[in-house]
Amino acid sequence: MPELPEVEVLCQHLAPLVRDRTIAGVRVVRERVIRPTGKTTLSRALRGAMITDLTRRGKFLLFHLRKGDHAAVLLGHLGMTGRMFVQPPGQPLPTHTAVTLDLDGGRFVYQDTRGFGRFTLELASLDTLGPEPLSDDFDPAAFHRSLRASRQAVKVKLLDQSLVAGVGNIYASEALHRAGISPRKAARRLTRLESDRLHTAIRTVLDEAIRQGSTIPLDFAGSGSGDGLFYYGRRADRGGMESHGERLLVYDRDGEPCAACGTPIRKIVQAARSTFYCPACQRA
DNA sequence: CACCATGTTCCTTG
DNA sequence: CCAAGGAACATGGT
Repeated sequence: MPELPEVEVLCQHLAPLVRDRTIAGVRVVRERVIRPTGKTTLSRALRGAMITDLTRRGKFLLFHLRKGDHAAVLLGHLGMTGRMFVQPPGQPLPTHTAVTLDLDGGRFVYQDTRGFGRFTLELASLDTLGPEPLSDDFDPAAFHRSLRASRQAVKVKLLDQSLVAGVGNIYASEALHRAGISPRKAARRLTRLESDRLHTAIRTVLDEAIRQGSTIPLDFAGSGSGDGLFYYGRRADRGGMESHGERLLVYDRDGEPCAACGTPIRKIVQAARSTFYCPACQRA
């Protein structure tokens, strides 16, 4: 569930549910997700604290806490399979529950099947984060300079969170397709014009995904038949809801015709991750 | 059984 | 210092 748009939609959904709530109890079921913070440290810091706000930075969620005159931040990251939601009272804990917080008004659950996510007081990972793509901090000139300084393929470079925060494997392919740039092109060989197109494309694909996510009723808890929050417009077109069209134009569409030109979408592997692109629209 | 998966980090090799 | 490749983390889907 985890690239910037999904985290943003989750953040907007969750914020009013947790804001101004006091944490009465903390349960750590899966200790590795809170690393390097320990159970005792986490419990002591959280119990009795109030969640004053919930914000997002890249793919991270920031739980802003206050206990008396003490302020703190708890960092959440969903990894590959993390989910967060507030349960109605009396519900059983889902399998792979990693951490729960007893709030006045419901139980907050962080569930993570594979356990690659984080729920920790360690904030070091924020230090190396690049600019927020949807903010003014995402500067076209600086973006181009960073690309020029890299010998990596542009698709691989886009996954570098210090270049720009929040782009993951899916939206990297989508942005390059929208910009008409080959994923194999060396980052340093992008012209300023291409760099600007990519800059705009990143914003557009992320913004559209957030828009989609915000208008579609999502099953955050994953209860019943729903899949919870995930990538819009593909695997989502199944079961109950539909009609929100083909949001993803290349990702996971190996062999299918490109929506723009009809050429079959190709799948390659770069840095051990799948990349999807249209060999005609995105020439080397 | 084999291979794939939205992420990050560490290690080795060049 | 940089880049590439692989492995690790752990679990489930196809």
